[in-house]
Amino acid sequence: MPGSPPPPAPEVNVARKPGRPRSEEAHGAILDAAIQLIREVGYDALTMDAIATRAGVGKATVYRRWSTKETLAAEAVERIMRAIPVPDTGTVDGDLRRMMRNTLDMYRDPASGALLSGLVAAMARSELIARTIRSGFVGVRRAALRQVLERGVARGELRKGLDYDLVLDLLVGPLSYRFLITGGPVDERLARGVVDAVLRAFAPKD
Amino acid sequence: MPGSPPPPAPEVNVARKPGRPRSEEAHGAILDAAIQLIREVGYDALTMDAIATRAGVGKATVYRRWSTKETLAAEAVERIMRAIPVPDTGTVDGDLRRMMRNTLDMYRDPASGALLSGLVAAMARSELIARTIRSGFVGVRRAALRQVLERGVARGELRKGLDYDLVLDLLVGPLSYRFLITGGPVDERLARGVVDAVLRAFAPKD
Amino acid sequence: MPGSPPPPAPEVNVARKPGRPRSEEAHGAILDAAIQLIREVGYDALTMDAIATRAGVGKATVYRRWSTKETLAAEAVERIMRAIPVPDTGTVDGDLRRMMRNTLDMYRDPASGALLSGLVAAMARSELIARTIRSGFVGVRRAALRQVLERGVARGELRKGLDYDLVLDLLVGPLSYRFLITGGPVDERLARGVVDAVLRAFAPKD
Amino acid sequence: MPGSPPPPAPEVNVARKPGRPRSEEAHGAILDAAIQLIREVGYDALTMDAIATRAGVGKATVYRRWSTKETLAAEAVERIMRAIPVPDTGTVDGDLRRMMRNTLDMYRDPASGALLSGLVAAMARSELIARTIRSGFVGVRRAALRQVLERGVARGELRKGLDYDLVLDLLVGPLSYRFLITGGPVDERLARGVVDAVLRAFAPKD
DNA sequence: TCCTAAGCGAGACGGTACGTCCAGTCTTCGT
DNA sequence: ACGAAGACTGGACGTACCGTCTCGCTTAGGA
Repeated sequence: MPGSPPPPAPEVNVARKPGRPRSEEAHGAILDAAIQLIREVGYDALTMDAIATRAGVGKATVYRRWSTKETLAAEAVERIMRAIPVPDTGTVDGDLRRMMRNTLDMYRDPASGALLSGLVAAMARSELIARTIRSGFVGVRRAALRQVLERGVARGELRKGLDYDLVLDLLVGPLSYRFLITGGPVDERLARGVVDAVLRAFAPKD
Repeated sequence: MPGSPPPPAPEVNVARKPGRPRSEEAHGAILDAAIQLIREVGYDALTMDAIATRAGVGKATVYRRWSTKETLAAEAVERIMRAIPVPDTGTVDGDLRRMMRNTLDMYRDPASGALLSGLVAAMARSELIARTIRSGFVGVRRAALRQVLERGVARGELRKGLDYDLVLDLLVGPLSYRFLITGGPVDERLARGVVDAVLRAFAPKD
Repeated sequence: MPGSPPPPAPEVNVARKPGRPRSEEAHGAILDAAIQLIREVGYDALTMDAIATRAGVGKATVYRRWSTKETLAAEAVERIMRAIPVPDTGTVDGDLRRMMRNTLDMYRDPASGALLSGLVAAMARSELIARTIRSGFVGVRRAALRQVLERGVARGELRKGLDYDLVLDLLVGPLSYRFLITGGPVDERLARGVVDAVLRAFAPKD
Repeated sequence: MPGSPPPPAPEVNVARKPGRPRSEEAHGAILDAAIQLIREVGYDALTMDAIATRAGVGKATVYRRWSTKETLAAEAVERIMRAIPVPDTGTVDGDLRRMMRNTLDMYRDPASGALLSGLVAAMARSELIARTIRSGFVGVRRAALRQVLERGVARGELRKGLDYDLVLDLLVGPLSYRFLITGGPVDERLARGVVDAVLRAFAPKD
C-alpha cells in the first residue's frame, strides 16, 4: 500500500533471549506481598521466605529479580509512593496548605503510616534503600514543593534569594519529626502553624 | 531534667529480696560493651553473643536484664546522651545558637550519629523503645529548649502565647529530617538559618 | 477371575515429592561424624554443633533428619553393626563358639564398646531407640543364633522342644551383663563356659 | 577458771542452734528428692535445680554434700537398694527359685524398674556411678547368690570347682538382658528355665 | 516436532544468631 | 557458721532466617 509506513519490526533489534521469559505475574505478586508484609509485620520481621510464600513463588524466583532483601524492600516501598500533584491555587499560602494537607493525610493513614515507620528503619540500616527513597519518594515531593516556592518568589510573595533547602526542611521537618521522634500530634494545627511561620519568616523584606 | 531531687526515701518499705543481688558491675560492663560494639560494627551487626563475650558475662546475665537486643540498645544509647546544659547567654538568639551547635555536634559525631540511626529503626519497631527514648534523651532536650524559649518570652524577645511545641519542632525538626531522611548537610548554615527564621517568625508582634 | 489386572504396583503411584531431595552425602557425612565423635569424646560430650561442624553441614540439616541426639546416635550405631555371618562348621558347638567369639570381639573393640554403653543409656530413655536397636542390631544377631540352634536340634545335638528365647538369653545375657553391669572380664573363658553350660543343659535327653 | 562450774549454757544440749537444725534433715530431703526425680523424669532430665527446689534447699547446700550430679545420683540410687535376705530353704533349687522371684519382683515393680533403667543409663555415662552400683547393690546380690551356691556345692547338689562368676552371670544375665535389651517378658517361665538349665549344667558329675 | 535454554514452585543446603536452660560457683541476707 | 535464695560464667540446645543450590516441571524460540 502506498504511503504506508514500513513494517514496524519493532523487535528487530531487541535480541530475544532464549528460554522461558520471566513471569510478570510473579514479579508483581512478589512486590505486592512485600508491601503487605512490611505493613503487617514491619521491616525487621520481614522475611524472604514469607514474601515468597505469600506470593506463591519460589525463593529463587525472588532472588532472580532482587539480589537482597534490601533491594526488594526499597523497590516495594518506592512503588506505592509515586506521583504527587503540584497544586496551583494562585497563592503560595494556598498551595502550601494543600500540599501540607496531602502530607498530613499520608502520615495519618494507618496504611502508609506504618509503612513510613518501616521505611525509616530500613533507611537507617541500608544506604541503598536510603538513596532509593531519597531520589524517589522524597525527591519527588521536594521538587513539587520547590516549584511552589519558586512560583511564590516569582509572584513576590516570598523574598528573593531563598535558601530553598532550608525552607523545604522547615516545612517538612517538623511533621516528620513529630511522627518519628516525639510521637506528638501530626494535625492541621501543626501544618497551619508551620506554614504561617515560614511565610512570616520569609515574607519579602519590604 | 537532670539533678531531680531524690524521692522521699521509698527504701524504707522496700522488702529486701533474698538471694544474690544483680551485679551492677556486670550491668555496666554490658552497657559499655553494647555501646562499643554499636560504634565498631553498627547496629545491625550487633550480636548478643558478642556483647556478652566483650562484657565478660554469660548470655543469661544479659537476657536477665534486657529481654531483647532493642531494649538493650535503647538503654545503651540513653546512657551516653543524658545531661544537657541549659545555656544562659542573656539572649534567646545566643542561647538557641549554642543549643543548636550542641545538637549539631551530636549528629556529626560518628559515634552518636550511628547510634541515632539505629535508634530510630528501633523506635519504629518498638513502642517501648520509643517511649524510653522520648521520655529520656528527647524529653530532656525539649525541656531545656523550652526553658530557653520561656526566658525569651519573659524578656520580650519572643511574642507572648507561643505554641511551644510548634516552635520546638520548627527548631529541631529540620535537623533530624536532614539527618534521617534527605541525607543533606547538617551544618552551621542550617542551624543558623533555622534559628533566624524562627526568631523572625515569632518576634514580638510590635 | 482370569485376566485380572496385575497387582497395583505400588511404585507407580509413588508421588515424587517436590523440592530438592535430601542429600545422601550429607546424611552419610553426619552419621560418620557422629560415630567418629562418639569414639573420640564419648557419648556424653557429644554435641550436635560438633557433629554438624565435623560433617561440614549446617545444624538444621542434622535436625531435619534426626530430631534428637539419641535418634542420631542410635542410627549411627546401627550403621556399623549390621551384617553378621551365620557360621556353619557342622556342629552346634563349633557354630556357637564362632558366634560367641564374634560377639566378644564387638564388646572388646573400644570403638563399638563405647557405643554400646551409650546405646543402652539411650534405650533406657527412649522407647523409639529401644525399638530401633531391638529390631536391627539385636534382632539380626538373635535370628542368626536361632538358626544355629535349629540346625543343632535337627542334627540331634540339642534336645527337641527347645525354648529358643530362653537358650538365646542364656547364651547372650551373661556377656552383656558382665559388660554393662558387673564390669567383669568379657573373655574366652566366659564364652566357653557359657557355651559348655548351655550344651550340657540342653543336650538330648538320652 | 579451775574449779568453777561450767557456764550455764542453757541451750547447750537442748539441740538446735538457729540456722543449723536442718542439716541432717536437708541431707535426707535431697536424697529423697533425687530419687523421686530420677523415677519421674529419668536420669537425663534430672537437674540439680529441680532437686534443690524439690528438697526445699539451696543449691549450695546440695553441692556442699555432693560435688557433682553423678555422686549424688549414685548415692541416691544406692540408698534404696540395700539389703537382700539370703534364703535358706534347704536346697539349692529352692533357694535359687526364691532369689529369682525376688529379682523378678524388682524388675516388674514399676517403681524400681524405672529406676533401674535410669541407673543403667547413669552407669554407662559415669564410671563413678558404675563402681558405686557394682560394689553396692550388685555386689550385695551377687554375694548372697554366691552363698547359696556355695552351700549347694557343700551339700553335693552342685559340682565341685564351680566357676562362681560364670554361674552367677548365667543366672542373672538373662533376666537383665531381657529387661534392658530385648524387652522380652521377665517372668516366672524365664526364671524357672534359667534355674533348671543351670542346675542341669552344673549338677555333680556323678 | 523436537531441542535447548531459561524460567517455574518447592524445599534442602551451609552458616550464623537467636533466646533458653543447666552445671557448678559465688554472693547476699537472715537465723 | 550455716541456711535458702538466686545471680554468676560458660556452653549446648533446638529454631529461624539468609542467600544459594538442586530437584522435576513448564514455556518459549529455533531447528
